[in-house]
Amino acid sequence: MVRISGKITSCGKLALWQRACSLLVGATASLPRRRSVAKSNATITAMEQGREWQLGLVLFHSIAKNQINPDVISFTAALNCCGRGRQWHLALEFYEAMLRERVKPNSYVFNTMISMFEKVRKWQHALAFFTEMASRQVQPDVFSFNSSISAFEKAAQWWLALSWFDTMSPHEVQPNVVTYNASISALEKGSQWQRGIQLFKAMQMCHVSPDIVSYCAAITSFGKGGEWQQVLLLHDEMSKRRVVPNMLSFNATISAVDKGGQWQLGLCFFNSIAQNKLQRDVISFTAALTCCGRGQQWQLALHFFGAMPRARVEPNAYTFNVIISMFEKVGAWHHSLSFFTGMASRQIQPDVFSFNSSISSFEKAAQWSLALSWFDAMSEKVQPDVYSFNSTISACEKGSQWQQGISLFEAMTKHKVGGFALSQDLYNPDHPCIY
DNA sequence: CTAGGGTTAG
Repeated sequence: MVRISGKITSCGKLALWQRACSLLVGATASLPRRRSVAKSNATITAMEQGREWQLGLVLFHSIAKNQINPDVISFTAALNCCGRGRQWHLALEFYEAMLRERVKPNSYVFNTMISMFEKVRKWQHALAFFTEMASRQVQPDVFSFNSSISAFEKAAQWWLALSWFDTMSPHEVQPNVVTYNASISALEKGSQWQRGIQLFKAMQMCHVSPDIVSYCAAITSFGKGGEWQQVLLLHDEMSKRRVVPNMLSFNATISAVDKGGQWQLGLCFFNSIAQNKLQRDVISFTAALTCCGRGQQWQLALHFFGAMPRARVEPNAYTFNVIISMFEKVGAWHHSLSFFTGMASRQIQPDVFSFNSSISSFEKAAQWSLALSWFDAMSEKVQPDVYSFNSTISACEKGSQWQQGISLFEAMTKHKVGGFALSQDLYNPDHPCIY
């Protein structure tokens, strides 16, 4: 008799869920119950890893129908399916069902829940499950801490991330490279990049070797601070330590040196992606286009944009936003407009960035009626923010449409848009609309 | 059965 669950598990790792399914179906139904649960669990996981999370859930339900009680591993696998499908409400129901059926949740269950809440950006829920874990006498392990820190990182809750980090030793859990990486990112996202760099240095003192993800986090941190020279030093250090850069680290580098004003250097790093025989993705191109924007190199930007189909890379909303904003900067409003309309023809939904950058470019060119019509179109799709109002009001002012400007201003204060961050124009004592 | 990284304007 072959160990079928092992085979199914390897199918999952290779994302061969169809094969996993047929192995399961092909197996005889006369296996001992314990073995068949293991088999089903392996299949659920295989489906989840093959991104067929719905099928995994279907299989989970079929276990119960075949009078086999799902065990804690079945529930964990099902929870992972929920996580993959971002179905956190459903996951909560599974958790409740599990308690009802007297299946004791273990650390895997809690870690899976915490990780799911990280994915759906619900850090309070992640925290609640971390606490729930303690109340059910399950000791948190390195996965619990790391997943929680990541959940806090996504929400820029750097203080919580650090306090979790500090709680690890009292719990006798050793931080590992993932702990450091998540914490460095949390500090960077919380605008504490210097602290993040301190942690990056501290990990080496604690004999945890930085890997490519650590370097990525450090590069992004230095980028936040505009420290582009330090980014170059990190690249030297990486090659000395034989940490191989990948597409993600190059993408981070392009953006980091660009933020330090070194847009040409950013473009060099963009070129090195292909030189290193690595794939470029939409983020690589978008980062390169951002460099072009900073350097006001719009012809070059059009060249990169034109090169995307050949690299089989589809632009997304970020890509278009960068281009629209670049044309705003160089004062080419008709180009902003044509890229904005280009989004629709590619079924890309314009977001608040797309609208605001377009309105700004119309405002700069005193195209008040375009600005107004964009503002109106925007209001039907996305929530205008303080900048949307400011640019549109400013456009009205430039076009001597002061009545329109005033009514927008009133609408803005009525809806409490942007709190106290009001338009400079409206505070200008020379402004005819208000004074 | 469980954990980490990269892209956008004013």
